[in-house]
Amino acid sequence: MYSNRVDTVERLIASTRELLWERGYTGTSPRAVQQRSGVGQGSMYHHFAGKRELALAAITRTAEEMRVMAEERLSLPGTAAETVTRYLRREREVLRGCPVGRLTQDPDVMSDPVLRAPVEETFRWLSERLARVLQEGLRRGEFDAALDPRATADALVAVLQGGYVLARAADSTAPFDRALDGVLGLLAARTATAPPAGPAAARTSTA
Amino acid sequence: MYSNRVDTVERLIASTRELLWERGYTGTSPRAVQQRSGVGQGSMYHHFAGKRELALAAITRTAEEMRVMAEERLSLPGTAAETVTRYLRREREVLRGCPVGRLTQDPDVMSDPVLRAPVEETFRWLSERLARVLQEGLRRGEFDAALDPRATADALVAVLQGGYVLARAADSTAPFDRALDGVLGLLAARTATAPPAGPAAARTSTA
DNA sequence: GTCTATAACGGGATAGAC
DNA sequence: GTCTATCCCGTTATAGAC
Repeated sequence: MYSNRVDTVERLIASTRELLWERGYTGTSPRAVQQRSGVGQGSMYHHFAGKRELALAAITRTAEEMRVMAEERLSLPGTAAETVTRYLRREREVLRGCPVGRLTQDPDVMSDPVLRAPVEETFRWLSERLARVLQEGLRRGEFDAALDPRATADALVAVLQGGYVLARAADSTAPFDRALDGVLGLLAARTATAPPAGPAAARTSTA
Repeated sequence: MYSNRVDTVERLIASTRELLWERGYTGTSPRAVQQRSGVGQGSMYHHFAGKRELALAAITRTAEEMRVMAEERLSLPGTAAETVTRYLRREREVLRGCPVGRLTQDPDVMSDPVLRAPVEETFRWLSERLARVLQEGLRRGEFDAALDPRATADALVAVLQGGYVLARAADSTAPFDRALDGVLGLLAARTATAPPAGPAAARTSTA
């Protein structure tokens, strides 16, 4: 049956994605993929030329899913600050880290233009997408006009990726959550709707 | 001679540190360490029980150095914003990533309490150290009183770690630099000495 | 399509000679 | 202290039978 073939291929891809996420490219062996998927050796090599092709399918799929999930949150109505907050605070398996960002640490992935491409594209897309959200907010007067949408977008993506690192180092989601609180707190101080009651504002009003 | 023994051990540690940085724990073999260091097999196993002990020495050394380098920047005089900026913008080999943060992605390191400890401690120390710098700034009235030192400190560390990820994904230091510009821009808007000329301030002054 | 056999090679170490 | 030999196992396939 045709569906059996699809199932086999899908199981291989799913297992490879998991292993790539957990152990990276170097730490993932074809044998481990076979065992986790329950697909035999001959079958695996029938459907995929080898480890590289398997990884390519897995990485491509993971990158696609990531973009879909991000776009779902980023295209909802709301102010830019709300949209950005909704995206950053979405459900995440923090201690597992980011399945795309993880690949960044794999020299064998990054040195291969084909394997690398989906990783590069994912972050480029996300950075630009967030910058557009901020740019729109800026246009609607939601932020202090001095805010740099591109730099701020990159800072937000970086906090996310770095938050995973801190969480894994501490074996706790706490630093991840605090890091998000941190940037979002800083961002809130630049929104027009929630002016900070700081020394700057105080001095200005009493001038 | 005694110095020969020290040299051999030092060369092994140095090579292991490089390989751990480039390829991670899983991707680093004792054989590769021997080749890079020019130390023979028997010699290596005479000085270190195995891969794990070698890695422990390397990781410990890297963590120590990292703290020393951070403290050098963080203990210099200046406002909190200046100090934080000095630390974030110090010379870095951005595309190589962070040698400590990298280990966070290695399941064999993170699942071993002994190997993991230096990683955990380094980030805990850095986070607390930066929080203290911000706290001091706050006490001196350099920031809007609503700023959360701990959350902001974690956000700063996260931007650094995430900046490396973005840089490696893009194979360019540009996103790293932009991410730093981004957070520092946000932070600057909360300093008392450089009030933002945004809508919030404008509305307050014309009220 | 899937299975088993085989193979060249590297990983990670131990043993004992020198 | 350092060297070479040896070992067992996993990696990453390929070959050919079924």
